[in-house]
Amino acid sequence: MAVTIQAPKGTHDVLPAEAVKWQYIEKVLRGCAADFGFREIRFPTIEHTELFQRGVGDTTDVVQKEMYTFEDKGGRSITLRPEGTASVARSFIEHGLAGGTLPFKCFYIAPNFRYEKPQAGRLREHHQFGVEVFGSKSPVQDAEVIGLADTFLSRLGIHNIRVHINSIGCPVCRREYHAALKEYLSERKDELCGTCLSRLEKNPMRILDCKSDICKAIAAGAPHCVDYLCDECRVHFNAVQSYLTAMGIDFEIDPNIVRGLDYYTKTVFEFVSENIGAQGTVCGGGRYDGLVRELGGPDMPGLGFGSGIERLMMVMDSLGIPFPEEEPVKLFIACADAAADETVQVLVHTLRKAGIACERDTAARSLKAQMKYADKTGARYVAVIGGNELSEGHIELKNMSTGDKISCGLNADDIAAALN
RNA sequence: GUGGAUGUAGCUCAGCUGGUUAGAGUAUCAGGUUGUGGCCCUGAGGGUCGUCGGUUCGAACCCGAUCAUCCACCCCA
Repeated sequence: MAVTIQAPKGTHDVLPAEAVKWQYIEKVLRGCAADFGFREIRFPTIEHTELFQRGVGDTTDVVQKEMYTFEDKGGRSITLRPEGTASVARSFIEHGLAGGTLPFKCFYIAPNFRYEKPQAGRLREHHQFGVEVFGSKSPVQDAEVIGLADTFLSRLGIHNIRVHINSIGCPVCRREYHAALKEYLSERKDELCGTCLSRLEKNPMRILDCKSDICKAIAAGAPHCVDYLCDECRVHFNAVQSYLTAMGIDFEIDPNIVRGLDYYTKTVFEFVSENIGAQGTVCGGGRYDGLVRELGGPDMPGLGFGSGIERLMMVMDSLGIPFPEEEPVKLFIACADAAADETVQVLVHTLRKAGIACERDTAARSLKAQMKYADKTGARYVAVIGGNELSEGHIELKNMSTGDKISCGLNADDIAAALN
């Protein structure tokens, strides 16, 4: 038992009973994306390591300590995708989509890999529904993307979610803000916790997100990025808020949202649930106007979000949101006599070719056991075929929920007709 | 990477202060009239008590190490 092989730490199997739920969620997500004019994009699971170093940012935790990186047999440094945005941006540039119809709007459902220490809502392989837009710098697009997130959550029945938004400005206004923030924090250097002390030089904005009580208190009095926005960023952020208000989306401005990926500019947002433990962010994203250029493409504004499907599932389960029932087989044909075996096999095969879902016993079990199996799998009808049916040339289709029986000829056409 | 909790049948768990062949419920399979499910009854299979080592006459129970899982920090979806 101890020598059996388990799934690697932080990964999970999705068994058939659970897979049905995944299919449902994916269907809702796809439908929602389509309604907003987003088309699916697929991209490789592996990328050149450099893509994430340049795209996500060399100093981020994700790149510094969480990537599954290895050298392939050709000596190239390859990385298992830790997030989707960089891949989409790469693909957008590589295929010259900037020369096509803009804005380019796409979505994906794909696994991401990060070498994390697992806990509730945090895995080493997790699946993300992501959405990206290139080619619009208008605040309407921000509102549309946030509106898309709001819509799919609502369609999934997830309503008690808090929407936090913030603006972290553009490189111009952020420089000013950083200076002000550093000045404020430097005066309180002695009180900061160890990790925050090291963040002071590298990325002072992260201190605003520290969980330590002392740092929280210090952060509470810190200058806010929103107060340092340049005119352009301020107008943009105000417009986003107006749109959201007009759309009836409840949000709160949270000056402490600091996303951990370097590419974000201007609008950033998080959808947070309080039902699933410490890792409550169910959807997070923002604008990244500099990313495409950073990756060697044209000047091209962009924005998007990622949403963890495992976390969505956790929220839905914690709220007791029901999932649609699995569609069972239409007919189970039981075999009561070895002499009928081949007839049963020909029948199920013919019916399946005609598009009728049906099953038979393949474990040589008793009639009673076959009935139990049909019952447990939820088969709508059961037909028993034995010596009597073979000689009389007709069978009975038993409705398993009512017990009623329909009589029909012992052939696929009659059965198909009777089942309609 | 740091900290805390937990590891007994497929699943949920019991196992009194260490004492002989480790239990229950559930699930699985088979029977309960010879060809008909859901309820009920009977029976069967299934565990080297995470692993290794130590203490002891004797350990699932005590000690140590290790591995795994879970939760929190960090970070993020």
